[in-house]
Amino acid sequence: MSVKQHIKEYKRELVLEAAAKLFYEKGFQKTTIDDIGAALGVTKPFIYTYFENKYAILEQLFDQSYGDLYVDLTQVLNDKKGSAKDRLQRFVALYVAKNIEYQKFSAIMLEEEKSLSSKKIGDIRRKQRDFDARLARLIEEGASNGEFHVSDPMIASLAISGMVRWTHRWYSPQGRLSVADLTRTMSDLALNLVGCVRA
Amino acid sequence: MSVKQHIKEYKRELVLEAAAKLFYEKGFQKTTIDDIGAALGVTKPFIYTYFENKYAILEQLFDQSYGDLYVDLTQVLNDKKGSAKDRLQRFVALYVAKNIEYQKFSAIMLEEEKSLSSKKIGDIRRKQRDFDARLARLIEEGASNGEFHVSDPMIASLAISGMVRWTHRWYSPQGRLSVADLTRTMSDLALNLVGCVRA
DNA sequence: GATCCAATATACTGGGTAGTATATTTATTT
DNA sequence: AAATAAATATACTACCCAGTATATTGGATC
Repeated sequence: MSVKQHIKEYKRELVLEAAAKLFYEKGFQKTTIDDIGAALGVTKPFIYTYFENKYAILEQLFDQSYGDLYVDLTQVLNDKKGSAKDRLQRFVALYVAKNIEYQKFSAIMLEEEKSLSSKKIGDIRRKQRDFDARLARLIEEGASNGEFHVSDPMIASLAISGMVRWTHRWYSPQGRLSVADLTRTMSDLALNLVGCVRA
Repeated sequence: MSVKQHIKEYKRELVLEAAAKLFYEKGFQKTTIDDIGAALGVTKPFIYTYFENKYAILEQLFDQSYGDLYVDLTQVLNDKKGSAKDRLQRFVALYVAKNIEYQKFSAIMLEEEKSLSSKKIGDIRRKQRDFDARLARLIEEGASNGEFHVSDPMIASLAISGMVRWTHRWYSPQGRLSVADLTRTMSDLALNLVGCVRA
């Protein structure tokens, strides 16, 4: 890739970053293209050279966030090495860490789903369901080999997703807990939740 | 109250109901006053006789939803009768049931918070924190008398809130589970989560 | 340093929507 | 049933903002 292309790519990233910050703070609908421009000391046509329209910015943000948040996680879920307990623990720890690291994006994905096209909403929900189903399978595995004691692995999966995804709403890096504290505590709670026999 | 006043009150309710449905389906910003009117077979000035502006509708919806969802729950939390286990079980069951019963409102409260004034956001968050703290106290009580085994009651409280509040996103009354099934399963999971010694 | 091209700004348009002033219908009172 | 009052519709205004056509600037090439 040429230097010029790199620079173009970089500017595009800057737009995305500024947009994410504003979408997080004020919401997608209340954020104007002028706002995004102002945040970068730039005007509207600048934005429109990198994105076809306002909606395209949001869509790219979702795609990127989904990648950042879920690709590694799915890998952990698919990895068949180790006990179900170890895998669940690792999974939840990573899930929490990612949710905190990408806090802004987690929030946007949660709160701005309705701003997407119905096609995109469908895509996202389908991926989400698939993801939840994989987690359920891991829990089921642990249940069938006696590591976990849980009556409904799917509900347990959704409960864990809920408790993890909620963290972005209350966790503050300035608070009494480090991210490491949080990931440890949350993965312990998840193991409790699935009735894991503890050491 | 006179018949006239009753009717006025009732019409106001109808506006709120139609608005809630639309806010749930399309979001607050994308819903126009004309949309709400059309849903009721009525025009804009009708709406404006009952609400000062669009924002007032949302605000009232939040106030009402908060009441419907949290007043009873706070009572259960404050009730000191019975073991911590029993109280937590009852609490979670009711919390889940309410979240399902008021699904639309739960969703709106979660997704449209940014559409509120910052004053109102502050109010809501304060109440929410208070609520979470009360739940944490119940968990702490159970931990100190040996019913529960949990290292950080506040985090456990937030985890439970998260797993419950997420239900509105995936539970469908048309699915394989009745509300009763769900409340039972979820309250069991919550007891697991706090490390409750089981029978 | 003149020419050209790309990047970005200025200035504009059009559509949509919140809110309102005025007209009309419907109900109430006498 | 005429007069009055209340409820609601029609028709309008004003503003905001996404998106664009045109102008300008600044850097690359000769």
